[in-house]
Amino acid sequence: MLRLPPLSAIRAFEAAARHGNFTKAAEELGMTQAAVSYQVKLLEDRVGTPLFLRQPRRVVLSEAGKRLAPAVAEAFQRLNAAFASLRETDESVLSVSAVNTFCTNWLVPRLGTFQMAHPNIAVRLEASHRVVDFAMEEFDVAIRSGKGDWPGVKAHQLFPVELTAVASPEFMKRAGPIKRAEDLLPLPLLDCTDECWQRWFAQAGVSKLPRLKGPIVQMQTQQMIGSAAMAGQGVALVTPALFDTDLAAGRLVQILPTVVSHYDMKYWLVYPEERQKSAKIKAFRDWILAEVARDRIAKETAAPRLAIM
Amino acid sequence: MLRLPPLSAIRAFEAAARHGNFTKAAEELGMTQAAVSYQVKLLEDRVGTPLFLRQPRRVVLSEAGKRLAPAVAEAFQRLNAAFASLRETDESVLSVSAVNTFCTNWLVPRLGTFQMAHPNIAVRLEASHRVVDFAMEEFDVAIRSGKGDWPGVKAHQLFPVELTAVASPEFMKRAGPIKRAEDLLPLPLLDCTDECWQRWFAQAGVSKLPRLKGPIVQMQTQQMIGSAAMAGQGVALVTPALFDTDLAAGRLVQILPTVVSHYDMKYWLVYPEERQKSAKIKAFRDWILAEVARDRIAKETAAPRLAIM
DNA sequence: ACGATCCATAAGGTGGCTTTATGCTCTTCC
DNA sequence: GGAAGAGCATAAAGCCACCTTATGGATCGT
Repeated sequence: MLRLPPLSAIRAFEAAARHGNFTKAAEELGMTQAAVSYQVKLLEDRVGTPLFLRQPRRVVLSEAGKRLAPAVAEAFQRLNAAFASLRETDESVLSVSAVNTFCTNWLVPRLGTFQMAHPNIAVRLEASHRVVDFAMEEFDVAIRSGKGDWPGVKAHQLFPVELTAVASPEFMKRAGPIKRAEDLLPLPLLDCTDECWQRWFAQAGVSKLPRLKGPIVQMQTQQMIGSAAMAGQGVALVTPALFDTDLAAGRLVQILPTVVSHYDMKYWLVYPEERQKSAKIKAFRDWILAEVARDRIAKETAAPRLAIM
Repeated sequence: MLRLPPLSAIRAFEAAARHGNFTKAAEELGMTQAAVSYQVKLLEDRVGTPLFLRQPRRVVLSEAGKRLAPAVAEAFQRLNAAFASLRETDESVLSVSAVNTFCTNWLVPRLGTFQMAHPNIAVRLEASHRVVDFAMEEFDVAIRSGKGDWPGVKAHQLFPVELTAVASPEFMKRAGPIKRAEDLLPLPLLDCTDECWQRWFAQAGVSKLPRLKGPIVQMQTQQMIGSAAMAGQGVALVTPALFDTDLAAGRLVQILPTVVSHYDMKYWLVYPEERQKSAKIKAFRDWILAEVARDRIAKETAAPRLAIM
């Protein structure tokens, strides 16, 4: 393939041809008239034929220039259109990756208000338990839990990953009155394979470790654990923020006020640093941070609904 | 109009998208893989969205990239086509400006051999008495007379502007025998307003100035003067090289061997310096110089046909 | 005649682009 | 399972292409 002349020269020619005036072209391109003159001459040298006739106080396209100009203009229009359309459609769909529980229990119920505020942004939501790499997969933003120290991404803290014991009201009735943390020890503790329960009991002032009950289904997500609790299968340790609707609706009750934070982990909204200026990302960020703030205020004003009291 | 991203970045993206491989793209563009990587990232920053997904050992277009690539490729093809076609049609027609006499009497009769040698080059010939400015008018080459010291143009000397006295055979018969230059003095000297005749007579050893005959038609071109001479209206001072066919055919005869050069003027083939590499110009230059050389050899071998002898 | 307009050109500086060099990841091969 | 290879990212450094500034020339309008 024959090599194209320098593109900057072609661009200068295109603007100059359109205006029939080097000075105007220079203005449009944000450079000086001398630069346009230089570039046009460069192009003329490259193609080996004059593209403009230098007439007194004006330039007019030569025959060669007349042949070239429309095609070049068309090519640039094509580029312009392509990038404009990219910008457009690009801003019209927001791709979100979130951990399963957060997705189902927190995000989805609230997304309606985002859609109301930004009717022209479609949201593509993908629940995934793995940490997505923005360079490998196409996501605009993600909700991750962790310490917020990921390189290359901007991270906004949403709320801490804290855990508290919950169960269904029916289960509570069957279990009988529970006044202290110790009372939970004999009950079926869901998914007690990890040390969360131990940390929760420690926080509640119970030094004795809960017994690990025989074979227990190990559940990957809080989603599953919460479902099991709601089905009355036992006591679960979940993040209250993620089950606030269930708590509010009475499908789950918080058994004791004790809340333990899961190490120092928090939930974060993250997105690539270099995309901070993206309109849709800004919109989503502003919306989700406002939602989180609203939640926090609601929680602080309302007393926690405890099962015992 | 929204400004386009840097064109070099777009070009790098186009090549990378086509190859699906930065390294290959770099080869095609004659740069390093690092440069392509840099440019692609630059473009991604500009459009605000990744265009490639960096997968192990390869890159694949993102959704945005997939949308962008075809349009960009099309635009570049358009440019390529435009410049290719320009090159093509540009080399297919040669525009020549020549002084009237040279054009009619020398160039046109010989152009046939040029056409034979270069059947794919069309010649557009324009006779003009003014000196064309290549920057103002569209000519590829020109034949000028002068000293060859024009700035910005390459000039090849063709032959000197020399003048000798000619007349038609019929006129010679009527005028009676002419043995010396002085014998011409009483005869009608065509277009004797300028000093050429004086210089010719001086060269011929005649110090006496020719009388200026009353009102005389002032003719702009040797063409006209020659025609007048052929019509038997008098004695003309013309460049023999430009009337060689008339001389050979006997329509004109050279009266005396005396030839005077018109100052130091020569006929030149000229064209813009920056267009030396143009194929059609090279073709024409080579052809015309060969023709001139052929003429010179022919003249040197053949004795001049003089009227007196 | 004078100013205004527009382009060409020379000189000079700088920042964008490239190269070089290195590291990383994943694959392949032995 | 280790070593080599392929491919991209990134940092550092250098250079040249491009732009700007400044000036001149040509023409037009008043």
